[in-house]
Amino acid sequence: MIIRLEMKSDIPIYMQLRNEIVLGISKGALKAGEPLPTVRQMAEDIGVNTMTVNKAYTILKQEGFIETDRRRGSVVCSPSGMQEDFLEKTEQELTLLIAEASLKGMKKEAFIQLCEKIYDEMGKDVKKYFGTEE
Amino acid sequence: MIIRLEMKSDIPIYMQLRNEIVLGISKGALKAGEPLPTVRQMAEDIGVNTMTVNKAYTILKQEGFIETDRRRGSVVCSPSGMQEDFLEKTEQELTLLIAEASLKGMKKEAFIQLCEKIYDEMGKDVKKYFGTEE
DNA sequence: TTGTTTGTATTATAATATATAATACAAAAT
DNA sequence: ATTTTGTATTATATATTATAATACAAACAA
Repeated sequence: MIIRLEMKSDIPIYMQLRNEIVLGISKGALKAGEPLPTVRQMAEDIGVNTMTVNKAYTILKQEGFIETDRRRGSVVCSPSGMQEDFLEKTEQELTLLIAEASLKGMKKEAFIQLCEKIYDEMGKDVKKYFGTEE
Repeated sequence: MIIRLEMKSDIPIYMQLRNEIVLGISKGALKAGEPLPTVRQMAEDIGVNTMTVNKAYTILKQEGFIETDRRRGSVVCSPSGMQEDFLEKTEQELTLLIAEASLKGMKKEAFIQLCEKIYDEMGKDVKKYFGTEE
């Protein structure tokens, strides 16, 4: 799986890594039950410290995207429903995003069309994660 | 205008303030041409340093949401189209948000319904900003 | 058993980001 | 002249981020 990191970004590396893995799962690069690279391997691959990787993995675990299997390392979690606090966070971030977009003149229809495009491109891959397809 | 700040948040104060002002404009609490509180007044109101407020104002200026009028201080900008880099940023953040939501089982229809709800609640207020209404 | 690999914890260090404090300045108003 | 505006400067303190070098227990493989 390819991890793109922007060292000059104002987003911390551990958060960029966390985001890339979430996107990786959604793109089907990582399926449920599949192991992630070990913290040491990942650290070596992307050229950062092991604790930086561990921080990303810890967040992903806390969010329910991965879990640690002592035998196999870190593996992608089976799908689970959305927790209340996660929904709240999503709604809050979406509200800010829509505020920005609408102030810049983006109409509701255009925004929804963009959402649909993103959802559709993701669709077939997310199905792999859920085991609905293939 | 009411500014809600969470001192324990991992989001820096200046960014929270920037977000609150964007939301404030979208809610119609601030209309185009209307002046914001001065950096000193705002700093006193919310109990932070003037430079922290200045940092938020600087970002908003850079994003084209406000502009500085030497006579009247900082005023809300007239609407302007979306720049390419801003659209890219929006699309990227939206992609991450949709990835998270879809992995948590949120279907496209539910997500779009949420977008519509947020847009509709914002709608009448954003019109004030654009001068389409009232 | 003996090694190895796993995530995790610890300790120390450095660099950067964030926030405050106390001033100061130029520009434009009254 | 004086005030008010955003902005700049300097110094300081704290928090966050990232690295380095180890160490540990748990679970595996030999």
